[in-house]
Amino acid sequence: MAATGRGEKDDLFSRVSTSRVSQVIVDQIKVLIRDGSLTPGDRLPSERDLCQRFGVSRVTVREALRVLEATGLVTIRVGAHGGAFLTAPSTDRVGEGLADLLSMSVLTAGEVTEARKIVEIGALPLIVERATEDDIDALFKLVEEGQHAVDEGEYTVDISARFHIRLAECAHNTALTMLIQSFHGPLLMSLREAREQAPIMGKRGTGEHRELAEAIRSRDLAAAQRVMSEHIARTAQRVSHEVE
Amino acid sequence: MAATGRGEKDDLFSRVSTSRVSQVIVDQIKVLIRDGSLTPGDRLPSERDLCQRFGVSRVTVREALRVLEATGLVTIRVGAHGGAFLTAPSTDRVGEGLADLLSMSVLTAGEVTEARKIVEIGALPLIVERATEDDIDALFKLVEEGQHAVDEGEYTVDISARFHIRLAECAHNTALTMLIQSFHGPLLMSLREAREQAPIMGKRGTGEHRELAEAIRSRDLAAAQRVMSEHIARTAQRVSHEVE
DNA sequence: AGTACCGTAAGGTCAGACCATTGACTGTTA
DNA sequence: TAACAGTCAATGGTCTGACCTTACGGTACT
Repeated sequence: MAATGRGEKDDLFSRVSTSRVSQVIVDQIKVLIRDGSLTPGDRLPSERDLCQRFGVSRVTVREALRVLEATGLVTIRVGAHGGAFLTAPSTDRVGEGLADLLSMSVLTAGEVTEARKIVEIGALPLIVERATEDDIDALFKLVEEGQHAVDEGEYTVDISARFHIRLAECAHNTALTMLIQSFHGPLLMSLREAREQAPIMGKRGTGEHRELAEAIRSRDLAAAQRVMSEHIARTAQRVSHEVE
Repeated sequence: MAATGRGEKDDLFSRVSTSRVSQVIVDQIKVLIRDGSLTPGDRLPSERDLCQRFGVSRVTVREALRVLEATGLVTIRVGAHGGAFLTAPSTDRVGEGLADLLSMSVLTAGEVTEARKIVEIGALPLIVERATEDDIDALFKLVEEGQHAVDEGEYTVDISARFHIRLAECAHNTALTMLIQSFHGPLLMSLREAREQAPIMGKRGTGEHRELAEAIRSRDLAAAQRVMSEHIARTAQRVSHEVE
């Protein structure tokens, strides 16, 4: 619950957790999720049912559900047999949250790119070490797709993002995949930059993608790091141009 | 009616974006934030006021506000002259959201630690380069606190987390701070491991923290990386013990 | 001057009603 | 029998209007 991070020992004469019944409900449900009583795919009781269990009105329950939904913990379906379903882990919401913060200029695009550079380069040792044959095949397949798109003049950021995400998966570490995925998710999309990313970009980018894939295949960490470094540095440069 | 803000030319066989008036309101307000019509510190009109402007009931407006609040875009104060205020810099919410997703997903503690290692070590070059005198003072202050806590037998993970987060801030990159913050936030807390972390741990950990701070002060990147590497590796080992 | 009180604006909650959506059941028809 | 259509019930989405709680600010009393 929210109290987790509280840190203080302000127990006696407890101040907290007055106000906001809906928040208490949110916290209770979060606990159920954390300790495994509820797992992805499960369905919460209906709103009217929850009202009775918690002894509150439907409005309150609904507000709690809205919060859980905004947090990305549940999705809500209407109709018979609808309800609130625990969502499987999805990084999209987090990405959206990042995009929101970014738009409030808490984050600059340059900062994000810098962070991205650290994570994506830092992941390379694991990738080089753990990439399987299937992984490498998949990478080259994406490179081919990218190449084709470039030839057709249809290269989009989406293609590049798919490559980077697939590359991240080669590290076989879900946490890393999630991180990199949120970097490439709605975030970059919502940033003005790279709106249709000139074909030249795509051409050069695809070339670097290919070099990366080859470096992975030959387990050449140094080469991979060098290419990735340049690759992202170029993005950084572009970003710093377009954002003010 | 709700259709006011629809925006699309969804006339023929329109599919999307029916349902959920509150979501439309959320989106509208987000737009206002994005394009700078609303800036941090501003106050939204009162709920009853928004009802009239949007032509919806208060329930709907409140749900929209709940979502915005959960997203971390506004904070809500009660009482006279209360209301919804655009929040300024609050990376906490996003971090919390990240932690939520992480904690309920298939992530193992080991994976998270591995990712943490990459990010925290990767950030060191920036930290060594950019840390100011104030930063370094703050680090040593935290080390002292930790030392004191160890002496009193009161060392907690919280103290360690504070050091790591402050260290992250030395990179002067908000995105990085956010990432590392979410690693050390409610996530590790809610993960079983390190529940009360034996004093021995604290002692050794504090020592390493001091070494880190000293390495930063003398701008010795290699040393910092070595210490951090060991520091986190030890955590990794402990984690892999305690989680099945 | 300081304190205590009260009014008011705002969010928080409640109760009950109605609409919209959707899947399942049932009955009719070819 | 199989396919279609109509009905029904469960469930989320919204509305109305009322009341409570909180907290700031002003006023009156000491």
